[in-house]
Amino acid sequence: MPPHRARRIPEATVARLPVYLQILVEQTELGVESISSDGLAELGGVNAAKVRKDLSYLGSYGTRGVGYEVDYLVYQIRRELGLDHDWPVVIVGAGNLGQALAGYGGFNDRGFPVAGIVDIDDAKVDTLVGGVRVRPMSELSQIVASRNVSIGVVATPPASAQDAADRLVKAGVTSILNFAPVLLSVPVGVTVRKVDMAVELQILSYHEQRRASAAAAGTGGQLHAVPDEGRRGVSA
Amino acid sequence: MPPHRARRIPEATVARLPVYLQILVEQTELGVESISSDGLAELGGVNAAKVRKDLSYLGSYGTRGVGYEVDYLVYQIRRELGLDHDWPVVIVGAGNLGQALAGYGGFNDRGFPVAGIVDIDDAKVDTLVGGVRVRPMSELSQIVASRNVSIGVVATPPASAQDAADRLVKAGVTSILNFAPVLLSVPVGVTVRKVDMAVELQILSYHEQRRASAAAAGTGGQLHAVPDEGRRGVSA
DNA sequence: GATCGCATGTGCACAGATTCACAAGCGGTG
DNA sequence: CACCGCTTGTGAATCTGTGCACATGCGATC
Repeated sequence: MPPHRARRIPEATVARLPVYLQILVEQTELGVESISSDGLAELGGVNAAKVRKDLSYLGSYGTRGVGYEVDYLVYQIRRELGLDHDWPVVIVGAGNLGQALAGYGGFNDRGFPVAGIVDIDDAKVDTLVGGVRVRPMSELSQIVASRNVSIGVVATPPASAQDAADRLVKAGVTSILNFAPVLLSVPVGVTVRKVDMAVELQILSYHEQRRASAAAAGTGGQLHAVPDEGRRGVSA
Repeated sequence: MPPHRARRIPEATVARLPVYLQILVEQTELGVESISSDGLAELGGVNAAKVRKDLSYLGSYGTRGVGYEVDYLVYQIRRELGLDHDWPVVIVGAGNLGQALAGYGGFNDRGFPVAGIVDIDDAKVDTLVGGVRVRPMSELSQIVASRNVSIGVVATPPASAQDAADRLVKAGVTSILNFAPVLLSVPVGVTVRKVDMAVELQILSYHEQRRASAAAAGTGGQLHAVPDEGRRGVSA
């Protein structure tokens, strides 16, 4: 077993590691072999101390006076995130969003090949989206079992989302990415993350609204606290 | 001016208000007229005290011993989030994702009509997606100006995302929802939110990974800290 | 091999968010 | 009109995350 397994990494850090990873991979492709916490912070739009603290949870993989070796860091982050192998995903719902997700190369490229896409509507079955043929809902379990899928994506209308989640769980999936604007109820031991685009827009709306009423109130000066860099707005 | 404007609402609360709003609107449709912090907490998957504190930032709109009047709360949250009027959005990029977003009814339904979708690739111009005709990039400014758009959505490949953002800003947009996996650099005063689906999957991967290695290490018992309810997993 | 510059790793103080626990106060009941 | 049950609203304690500031230690240079 590796030196110190089982250290718990703060959620906030876990959420940033993929971002660092992305940047590091890009740097590798640009031929960069070494990077400092400052450099990484700049590219990631965060504070350098935060980068160092985040990376320190993985272990002491930097060299004082020098920086981090990009390749090695990529390897370590990948290992920590469990990205040293692919995680096939199954998509439930072949509507607009499901189709876009299946067709979106970004999944495949980043280690999440689409093992299958299923829909409860037989009219959609057998149509081809993003190189994957839509299968009937009845084949869900079989897809999960045969391709060893542990991550499911819910891309159904809100009303069917809970049903989709139930079927995924029954089929053996233990992590769910939910795009439907509803709270999924799942057994303990199953991880759910929710992405709700309307919520994101509403948060932006709040900031717009605020800006507008501040302007109306005649606030002459700075509309927002000035962040680190010159060019960079509120990241709300 | 209303009683106490200009109170600052914590970001964490702002991110939850849309969720409460969604639930409250559903409850209205079910004919529910009054709801307690407990009830709302249950439906939203959060702690009741948090609900009360969140709502208290809006003002004292509840009735002790009774709860909150659903209609009135909807009205207040809408007002606070700036959802008392529509916010037309413009989408840059008519690829898979852009098309799905344009076709996704959820935007329109929730106060964010698609004012236009533009693409830099002339081959895509004039095709019809989700009832909206794709326009050339050159018309971006005109769309923003004429429809009074302040929110832009970046749905381009990563390499073009910064360019898209620059054009949006130049056209007068002050909030951007970015789906490209890159850090956008924008002037101070422009708000950016990033949604990266691969990042979400990678976070799930981390939890899967953890589960797997915990199991391998022979952890007999509970895999995760038990959350509030029986049925409900890690919400990571 | 001693010295110096530089970037990491971390102790510490601060800020923000969450949760507890309870006083305040509304509405119904006798 | 006094009492009681119930739920809000909020002070205070706690937990989590952030960022500063500096000691630590590596590598290059002389």
